[in-house]
Amino acid sequence: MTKQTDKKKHHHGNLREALITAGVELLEEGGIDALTLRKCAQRAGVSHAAPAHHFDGLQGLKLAIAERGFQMFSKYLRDAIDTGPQTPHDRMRSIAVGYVRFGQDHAGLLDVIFGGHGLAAIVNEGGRDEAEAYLILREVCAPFVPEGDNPLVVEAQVWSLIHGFTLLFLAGEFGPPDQPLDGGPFDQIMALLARVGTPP
Amino acid sequence: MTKQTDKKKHHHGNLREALITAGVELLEEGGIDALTLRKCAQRAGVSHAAPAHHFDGLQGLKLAIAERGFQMFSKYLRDAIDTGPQTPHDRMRSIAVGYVRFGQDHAGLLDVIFGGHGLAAIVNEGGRDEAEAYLILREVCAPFVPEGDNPLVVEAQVWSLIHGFTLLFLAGEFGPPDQPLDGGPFDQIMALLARVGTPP
DNA sequence: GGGTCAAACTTGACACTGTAAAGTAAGCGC
DNA sequence: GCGCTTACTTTACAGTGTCAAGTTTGACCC
Repeated sequence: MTKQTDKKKHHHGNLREALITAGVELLEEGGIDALTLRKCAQRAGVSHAAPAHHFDGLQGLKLAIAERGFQMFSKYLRDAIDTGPQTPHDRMRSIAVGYVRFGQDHAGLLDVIFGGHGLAAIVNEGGRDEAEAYLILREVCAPFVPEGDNPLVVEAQVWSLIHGFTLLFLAGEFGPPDQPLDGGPFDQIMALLARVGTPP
Repeated sequence: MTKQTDKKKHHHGNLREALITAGVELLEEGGIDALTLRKCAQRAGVSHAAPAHHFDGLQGLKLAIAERGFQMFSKYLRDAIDTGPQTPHDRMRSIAVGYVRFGQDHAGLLDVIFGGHGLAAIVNEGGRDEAEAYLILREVCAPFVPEGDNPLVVEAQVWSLIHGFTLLFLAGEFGPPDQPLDGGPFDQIMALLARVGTPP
């Protein structure tokens, strides 16, 4: 049994976390293409082959980064909700704002989390942090679930709408991605979001 | 003025199209990571540096592949709409079916089209084929646009919802991505889609 | 304390990638 | 025939992920 309270390891001292942090930094600075095993290693001050002892190759590192990313993502959602007014409708709007804001602030992380082969693999492996984000969604959706209905229905509707809007918005499909949310296409999405789970 | 009707070029005979086709094939066989300039060149029977004379590097090739992908995408949408019943609501459902089907059949292409740095660049450059897909969307949305309203509102709602659902569905967030659409979460999305553009 | 051993890390190598520069060949106008 | 632009090849180089060995380090046990 190791005695130290913090997880200092043999040589470097929790290299694993340092590599993830380096990866997040690279991601923010240069996007998904700048994320490289060797550059992470260099930034953490170790040799290029050191990461192999902590992750299963580049994909393993991306998985770990996605885990960290989900934590940040959950924090964005939670903060947005806690900061705004507490009407069910306002909380719904807040989670959407948090979703888009996270994408604006951390586009590279969003790519790792939701892009390509990322998501499915994460869900099946270390889906704890993603589950937390989903719990926030569930919590916000709950007031809109009709009595006796499966909450999954509203959740799928809300998630799909917000997710799709965020990606298209960030891709510039609805105008410049750095435009303010209020008064833009975001409001139109919220209008539809307000009709979620209501009887026809 | 060149005399040949088909665009046979000097040596290879329209290498450009051959490279794009090779790229699409690689994409279907091995996903986005299998798409490589050198492998495309090899498959087209030319040296690895030949593609540089037709595309601006790998990104240029991806752009051209995305253009081809948008043509296939539009065909999927159009076919789905033409095949099904012609009620406005049915046409709306059909375009969503075509969207998801395209993703199921050509996941790699969807990555190139909508993933990463793809979309924004395409829109700003050779957005002709993407415009065609958007025109189909517009056409299907038209009956749902309230008198005097800006059609962009409904279009943004519909596109966001379908796009988000497709990506999440293909990522396995709503169960196995090869499950039949009828009777699954897809129906729940369609339920919300039916409330598009209606007054509150 | 000293020995044992496994984990953490380094070194070196390999195949593969994109890209640039220089060389070669092929088609076209004249 | 002669130039000359275009299409393509050859060669080279800096990075990349990954594997197979070495080397160091720390922990544990007697």
